[in-house]
Amino acid sequence: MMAKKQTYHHGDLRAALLQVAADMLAEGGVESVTMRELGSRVGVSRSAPYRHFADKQALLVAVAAEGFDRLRAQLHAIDVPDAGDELARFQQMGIVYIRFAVDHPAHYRLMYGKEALKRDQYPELDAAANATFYELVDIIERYQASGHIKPENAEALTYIAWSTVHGLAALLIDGQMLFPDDLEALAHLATETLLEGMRA
Amino acid sequence: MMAKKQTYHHGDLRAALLQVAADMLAEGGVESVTMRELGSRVGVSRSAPYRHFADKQALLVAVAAEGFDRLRAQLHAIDVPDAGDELARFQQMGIVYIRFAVDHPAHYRLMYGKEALKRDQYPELDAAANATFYELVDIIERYQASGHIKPENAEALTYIAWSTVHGLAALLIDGQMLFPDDLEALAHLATETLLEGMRA
DNA sequence: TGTACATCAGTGAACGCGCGTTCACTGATGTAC
DNA sequence: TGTACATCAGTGAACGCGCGTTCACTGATGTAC
Repeated sequence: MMAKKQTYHHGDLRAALLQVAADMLAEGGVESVTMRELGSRVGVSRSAPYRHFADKQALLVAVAAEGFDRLRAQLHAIDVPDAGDELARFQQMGIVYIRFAVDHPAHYRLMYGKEALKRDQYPELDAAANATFYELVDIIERYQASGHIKPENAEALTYIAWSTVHGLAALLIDGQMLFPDDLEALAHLATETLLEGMRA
Repeated sequence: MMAKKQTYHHGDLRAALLQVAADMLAEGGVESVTMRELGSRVGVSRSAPYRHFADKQALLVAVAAEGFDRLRAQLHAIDVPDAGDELARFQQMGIVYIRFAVDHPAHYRLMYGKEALKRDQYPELDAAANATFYELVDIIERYQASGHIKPENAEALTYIAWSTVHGLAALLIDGQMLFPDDLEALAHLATETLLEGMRA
């Protein structure tokens, strides 16, 4: 373990707080994230976090926003063998999305839970969420633009595809649904089925 | 207002507690449900609820179970003009499900939130949830049995249909998605699209 | 380069609150004889 | 039908806890001259 230099000033406490808060979230859910424990885990006093976040809610909102940023980056980085294969991209989107939720269930719940209802009060969160949703919609629209879908189904496709992927993620992480034997195969079948029915 | 007879014994305190807890849930979300407020709203001492529920978690679990019971009853009561029209029943299922979520968002979140993870500890909740899911699966299987679906798609249909309907409900009540102009039309299109792609 | 000073990022003790829950109790009810 | 008694469903005061947050403070840093 590297010896961190012990300075009175932390250096980048804000980033460290976000990191540790995300760790706590992963370990014990949102209820286990307390400002007191957060401070002490980072090795700082209880009140230090308040130099960087107005209150606990602001911290949670920042953590949620950071989650959206990570998900957006993963969606944006999707690469498919054949760059023009918008169907493959579409399918990959579903897989990436669900993997994110399954890998970070508490973080995902935070992003879509009641903190999300405060988007109008927190422009930072709103922007991060919008950027992520834009990424989703962009992939869906690229598929539409490739001409395989009846134009009158375009809006419905967005609703349905997003709902399906979010619903599957939510049911899996809440333990209501057994993990499918083969997530990739299910994702492929789901997209093919859905798109088959809308084919132009 | 009818004068309730004021007896020392309440009569049916358990039912009253569940009712009022559901009201509080609807008004202020799960965080607004406290044992103290619950007692005083029902007009009873703080400790009285503990005669009927071991602790707060047991109360919340009972409220969640009751939500499943209500949803199951609504699903079971679905009636379609032509009794043999399994497609219509299938579509109506989606609508009933989403309406329930939109009408009782906090209750719905409780049912599918982390309380749900305690199903193994609470047989009553587990039974209520299973009975509801059985109702869903039953409707899906009736459609399958009517012979319109390729048999190898049967399992996937269950996953996808349930995910779509749950995801749409969740995104709507969490304010991430705008309410569609016409929920019925969307439900019809979604089911038709999905089923079209699986048609035998 | 050295010094005075403003500013910033921490400290740590404490406050106050609301909560879930307990406990000894008391009033009401049902039942055996 | 009346009475003794066990049982049950309430009371209300109190406990203790963990939490978010505040506040006066102090050490470190950067900057003007």
